[in-house]
Amino acid sequence: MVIAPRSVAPVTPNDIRLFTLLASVPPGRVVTYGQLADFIGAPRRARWVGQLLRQLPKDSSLPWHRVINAQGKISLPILEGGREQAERLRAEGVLVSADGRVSLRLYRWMP
DNA sequence: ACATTGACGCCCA
DNA sequence: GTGGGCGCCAATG
Repeated sequence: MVIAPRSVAPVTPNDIRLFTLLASVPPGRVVTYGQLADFIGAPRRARWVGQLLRQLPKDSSLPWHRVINAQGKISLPILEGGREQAERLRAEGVLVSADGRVSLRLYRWMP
């Protein structure tokens, strides 16, 4: 499995845990930033998860597009990849509304 | 060193 | 449903 390294800063054990967990999210399912943080034992650190995903290399093999916010919406700005995220999700059969909303009830993945 | 900025989330009004 | 306040914290200016 290819773990996308942080471009500059050192990769911490928590980084590895997060990437490993994210890599296990199956196609057609989504998880929230908060979920990822909680499951690796870093509650209330959803923001840190987003910050980590933000610096993933563009060619990362990690399913970054399966991460949405607790509101069930795509957080990534349209011009910064939000469009691509919606496309990737739809390609996996996930229904994404025009405003980037996804049904957590239908697609949320639980480890 | 200090201030601001986010791929966030929970709580409350 | 919406909006404000706070916690969180690495990156950035």
